[in-house]
Amino acid sequence: MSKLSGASHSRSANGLSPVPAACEGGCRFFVDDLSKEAAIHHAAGPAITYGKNEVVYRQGEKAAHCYKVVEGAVRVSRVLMDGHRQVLNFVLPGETFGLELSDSYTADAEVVRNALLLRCSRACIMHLTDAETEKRRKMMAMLSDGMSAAQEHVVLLGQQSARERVAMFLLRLAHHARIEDRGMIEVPMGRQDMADYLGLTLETTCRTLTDLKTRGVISIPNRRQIEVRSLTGVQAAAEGDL
Amino acid sequence: MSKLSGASHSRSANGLSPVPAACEGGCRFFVDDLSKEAAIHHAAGPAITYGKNEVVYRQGEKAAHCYKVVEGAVRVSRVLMDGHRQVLNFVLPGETFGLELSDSYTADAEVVRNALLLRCSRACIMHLTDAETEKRRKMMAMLSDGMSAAQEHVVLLGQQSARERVAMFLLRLAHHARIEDRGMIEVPMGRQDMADYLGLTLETTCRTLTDLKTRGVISIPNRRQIEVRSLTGVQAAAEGDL
DNA sequence: CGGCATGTTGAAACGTTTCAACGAGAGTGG
DNA sequence: CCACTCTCGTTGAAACGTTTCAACATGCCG
Repeated sequence: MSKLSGASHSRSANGLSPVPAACEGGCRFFVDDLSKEAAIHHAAGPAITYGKNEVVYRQGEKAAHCYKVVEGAVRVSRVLMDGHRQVLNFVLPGETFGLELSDSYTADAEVVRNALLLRCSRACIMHLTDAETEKRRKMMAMLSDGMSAAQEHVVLLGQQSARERVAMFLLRLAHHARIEDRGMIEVPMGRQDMADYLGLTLETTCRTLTDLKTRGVISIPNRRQIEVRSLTGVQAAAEGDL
Repeated sequence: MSKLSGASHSRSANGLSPVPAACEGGCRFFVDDLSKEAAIHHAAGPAITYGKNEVVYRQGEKAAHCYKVVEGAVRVSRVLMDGHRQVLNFVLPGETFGLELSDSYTADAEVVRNALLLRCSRACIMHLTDAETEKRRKMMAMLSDGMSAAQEHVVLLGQQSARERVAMFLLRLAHHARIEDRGMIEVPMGRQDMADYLGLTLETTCRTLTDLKTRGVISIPNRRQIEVRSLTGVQAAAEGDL
């Protein structure tokens, strides 16, 4: 269940001399607008398709590429010696991961369900960020985004109750789904994944979801969908009011 | 209780044209070796002295500078609406903070006890990183370090028990104090600070410290010092064995 | 239609928090 | 220099929330 499809290379290089192979054509990695990206790469770009639970890279491997999610979701996690797992991030469409400056990856990255990823080699990143101010700025912005995400996560884990954690998580998904007041969230990851991200057990996560359902702020038609019935309600839960 | 002493500016600029005022002389901000730094800046460099609990910047303020700790310790934290505080990081000598790419700071930074800080304006950082590849690389490495620190913190908060958290914290301090097997740790921050960093209450932190003392892996001569009697023991505690 | 992974619920055990009281140390003024 | 005070740290006991273990439900795939 794994293949690196559609990795068609070689295109007209720009003027600059030794451009690494993995992302010619100016490396669309730095392009912001995702809809464009999706369109382009569905065609024949250097996008890669991954299947459910497929491993993108493992902790300790040489950090050769970084990635942008076009479709699907990726789980960045670390496994402790005692077997516990902490999910560091769920990477949703438009977001990047694997942008490490250390020589090897510091966490595992696996696809949650199915995903289409954009890939750019480290060498290419380095080349481009050395040459082009604009892309350099963008890359720093990416690093910076990753940083603030991690800090939010720290606050979540350090200070929030189970209900607040789950609600905040839903809020993030709702935001990504552009929900204003009410609407359906597609939940790509399973309960165990959610739990590992939130620093809770599977059971607590589940119970908390049920609790929010009982309070009427959400409904759960099936395991992969959660309907937000009142975004305000979820926000209240996330802030400890309720 | 607050002043920005020793902010003596203006020195011979290098050849490059519009170098912002705050860090001439090539901006020693990117120099790694701290002992040199300490020596230089004790003299008359652009180092700034801060007193106990003095605020370096506040969340939301325009992000004008970033900092490197030469002496002392800085607490980077965020306060939630419910009054709880999460310490995101304790910045020890040789480490940097405030290196944000967003327009305003995303957290508060306060000095724990007394500190000597090196400061570099954002404009200067930008100028230098646009101009010099070497410094650019270094800056990315700094961002990257901050990132991995935050991720370690996430794992700590998401998966570890009180004893593991406290032990890991001690381990970090011990590492910084270059303790191999046994030795004294100077603890710059108070118990409440530790607790807020570890996502525990003050009481639990305290009890856990006592517990480690009872088990003989540390001793606590006074509130600002902790003696590591067996680094292996602390490591064991940090990993859940014990 | 099994069979297996995933999700849900219940009850008891556990660890952390909370509230409350008490100690110890540092700084200040008599 | 000592006593006072105030902050900070330590300890105790009960309350609370989360985890654990166990059973059961649901849905998906062969």
